[in-house]
Amino acid sequence: MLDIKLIRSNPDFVKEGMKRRNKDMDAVVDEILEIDAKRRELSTKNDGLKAEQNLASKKIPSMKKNGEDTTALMEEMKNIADEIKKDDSLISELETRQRELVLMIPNIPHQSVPSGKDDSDNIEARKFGEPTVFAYEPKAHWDIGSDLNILDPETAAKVTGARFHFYKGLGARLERAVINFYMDTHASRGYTEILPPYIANRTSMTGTGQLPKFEDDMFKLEGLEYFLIPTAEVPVTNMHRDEILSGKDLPIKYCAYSACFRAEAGAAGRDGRGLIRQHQFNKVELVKFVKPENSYDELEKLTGDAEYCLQQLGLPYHVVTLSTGDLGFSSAKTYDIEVWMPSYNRYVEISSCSNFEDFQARRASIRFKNDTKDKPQLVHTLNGSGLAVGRTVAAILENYQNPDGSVTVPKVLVPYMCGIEIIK
RNA sequence: GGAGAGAUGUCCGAGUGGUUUAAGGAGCCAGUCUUGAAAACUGGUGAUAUCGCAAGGUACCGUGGGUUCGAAUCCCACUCUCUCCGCCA
Repeated sequence: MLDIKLIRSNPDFVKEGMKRRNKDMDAVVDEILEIDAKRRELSTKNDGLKAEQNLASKKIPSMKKNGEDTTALMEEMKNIADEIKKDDSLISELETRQRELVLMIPNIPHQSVPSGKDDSDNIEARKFGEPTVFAYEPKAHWDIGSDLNILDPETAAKVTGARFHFYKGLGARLERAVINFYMDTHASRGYTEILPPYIANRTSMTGTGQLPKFEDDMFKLEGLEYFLIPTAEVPVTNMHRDEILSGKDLPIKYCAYSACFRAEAGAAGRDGRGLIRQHQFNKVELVKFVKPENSYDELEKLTGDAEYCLQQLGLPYHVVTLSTGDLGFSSAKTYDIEVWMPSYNRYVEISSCSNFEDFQARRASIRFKNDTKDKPQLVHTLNGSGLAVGRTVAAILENYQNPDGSVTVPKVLVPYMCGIEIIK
């Protein structure tokens, strides 16, 4: 959510920011300004009436004590009370509408974000390793998975439906090994380990920006205002919702493993096979709460922390800076880390690291004070996958496959695989 | 799932329709005293949002409604916490 004061004082800057995202929101901004002016005028008037009412409430008891007649005053106050009630409901209507409109406006891209129309304008920031070269036609991970009998989407389709997987045997162990490797790595590098609830309420989902806009992409629990989380970002960021943190505790850094649930509405047919696009997948998420002046340094560090895991695994990847046309709704700047996927013959997103600046913090009211005497100010929030686990397993199976159909376990994972070095 | 109790400022806690502009205490800040500290004493101090150049106004006693000239207080609904019972990994 953008600051209403920014919209009020610098509407052109907001409009320009939206145009960089290829969105014309001039009409929305103008309507917000109009409603805001009306709302404030009405509110000032109504506050005056309330002041009058409060004064009368103080006078009436002493008048009664002195035996004076209060019926005239009470009659007058009744009218004022009616007017206050009318104004209050009008004001709250305006507030609701204003908030609705403000929530429609995405974050303003940071000036360092390249302008562009879509993902084709993303810019490669750096590259690690080279695409894996095979002397033979490499197999896709879903074929490897079925040949080794470690991935079983067919049974999952029977038990649940499309876009679910059973992992079996060493496949299940590999998934678990990756989770543990990621969590141990981040925990040993300064992140506090979190295991969050997988269900969040509507307020939390709104706080991090999944709602109201993306309700169709979420799984909602029947008859409840509860949602399956699409990412651990939701519960972990909301841990500090409506809190005022102490400046000396910042930056706060969490790493959280969770299963993630996405309805993938509108993705029919895309990435139909394998582990790339599932309704339920595992992910380790990194979340940071930082002071505004550090947030862009922290974004570089967070991206680096996610990259470190891929380096340890020896998987080729590159990092791209998302252009304004590909930037997520709440983000001011995002790096995507993409891992080399031989079956796709291209890099595939395995992490998305974003600085939301104060956009989420304002929605969720997450603030800090350096000193108890200071005015609280909004923190900046960041998060990034560290990393997507299912896609990691897919990348391992494909990049580490051998001509005989077996898969070599990356060295760092061998201890997590109880010493197993090859899956065959 | 059943029964009961509760939610008040940074914390504890009083308050069941109008001298409550939320008592009192703790904490915090300043001062007195002291070689210094503690203690004691004196004074100050809720947090936040919003409107205003300012003075100041308004809102906020779990949340949302309602009654009333006036609600922390009465009514309705909801959420959460605690205790006991039942069930359960």
